[in-house]
Amino acid sequence: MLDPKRVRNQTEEIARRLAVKNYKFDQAAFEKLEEQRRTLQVRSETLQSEQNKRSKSIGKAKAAGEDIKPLLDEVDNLKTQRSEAEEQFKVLQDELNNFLAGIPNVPDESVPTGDSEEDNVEVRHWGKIPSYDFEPKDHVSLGENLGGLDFEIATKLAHSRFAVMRGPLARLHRALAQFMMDLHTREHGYTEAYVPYLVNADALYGTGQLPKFEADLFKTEGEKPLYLIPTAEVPVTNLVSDTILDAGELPISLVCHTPCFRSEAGSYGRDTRGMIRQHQFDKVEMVHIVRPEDSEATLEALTGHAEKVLQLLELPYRVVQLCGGDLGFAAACTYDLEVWLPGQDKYREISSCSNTRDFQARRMGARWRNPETGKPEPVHTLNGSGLAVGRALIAVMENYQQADGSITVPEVLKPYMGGTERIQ
RNA sequence: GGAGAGGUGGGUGAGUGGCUGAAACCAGCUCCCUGCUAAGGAGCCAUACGCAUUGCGCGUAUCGAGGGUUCGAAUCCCUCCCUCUCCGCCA
Repeated sequence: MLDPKRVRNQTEEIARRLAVKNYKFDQAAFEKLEEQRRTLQVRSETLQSEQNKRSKSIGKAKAAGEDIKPLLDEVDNLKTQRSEAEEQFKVLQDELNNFLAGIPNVPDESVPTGDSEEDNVEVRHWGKIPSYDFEPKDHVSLGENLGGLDFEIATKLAHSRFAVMRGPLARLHRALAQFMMDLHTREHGYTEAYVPYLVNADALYGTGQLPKFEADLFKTEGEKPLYLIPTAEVPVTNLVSDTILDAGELPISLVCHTPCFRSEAGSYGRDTRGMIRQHQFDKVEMVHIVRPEDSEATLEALTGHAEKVLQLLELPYRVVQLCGGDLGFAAACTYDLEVWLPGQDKYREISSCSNTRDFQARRMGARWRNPETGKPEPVHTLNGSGLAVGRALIAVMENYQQADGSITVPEVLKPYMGGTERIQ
């Protein structure tokens, strides 16, 4: 949610920057709503104030033994007017709230313009794209060959876009997650978190998935529906919802390994082969709750932490800054990490690190008491994958494949693989 | 799942229809006093929104949530949510 005051006072500026995100801000509609709101609010509050005064005087008159009948009639009249004005005000406020809640976050000035992935800007790259003296296979072929990676059996159990892993590949998958968690907690100063995999609508509203993107989520049946988390960002960031934090509690840095569930509505036909795009995948997620002045530096650090995973795994990657059109609803600035996949002969997203600034904080009521002002102010929240575990598995398989179809185990994963050096 | 108790400000905890946005205490902040320490004194100390804005400000809402009764509700009624205790069940 954008700061309503800011939208009011810097309407032009907001509209201009939202345009970078290909969002057309309806300035006229907003100004009209805002003016109506003001009129109705003042009217309804004034009437309420009058009524309160009368009611108080009734108490006094009664105590003094006076006739209160005329006062009662007066109040009765006020009441009718008031409830009418209140009704209108409520309707309008809902309208205005929905309007504001539907506006995406304003992109940073540094965000390049553009419509799609094509317009993202490479910031840096790391590692050397490998060359092979054989035709590199993709992870599906490698998995087929090795056994232990099965999509058909998963379809039997659930649906398409699921996978079953068994044996050393399943272990490699687990090893990756463990390695990442250990790295972030031991070397990068994160606190490990364990959270619910089902969350309520409020939490999803807080991080920005609702109300606009319900179609991307899996929802449970029943009177009080819950949603499967699309990312740990949702429960972990919401840990500070409706909270006023002391300055001394910041920054908060959490890392959490969870499965993630996405309906992938609207992605029919995309990445249908293999594990790239699944309804269920594991991810290690890093979340930061910081003072506003620290968020820019934190985004750089956070991105660096995700990069470190790839570096230690010795996987070539590049960092791109997302253009306006590719930026998520809640993000003001996002770096994607794209790992090199020999099987596809291209870079594919494996991590996304975003600064949402005060956007999520405002929606979820996450604040800190700023010692300089003494007032509660929204914190800044950031999140980034470190990394998507399923995609990391793919990357390891494809980059560590040998001519015979076997896969050597990356050095840093060996301790997690019980001495296994090679999967064959 | 069964039975009971309870949800009030950062914390403890008063408050059964009007003068209570809320006593008191603790924590915190400011000032005074005191040569250290300890103690003492005065004051401040919820949040959101709106209006006004040179400044003090003024108004509305909020005592788990929603609805109702009433001129008036933290206080009465209804529904829901949550927490705690005991029993049952269970990883």
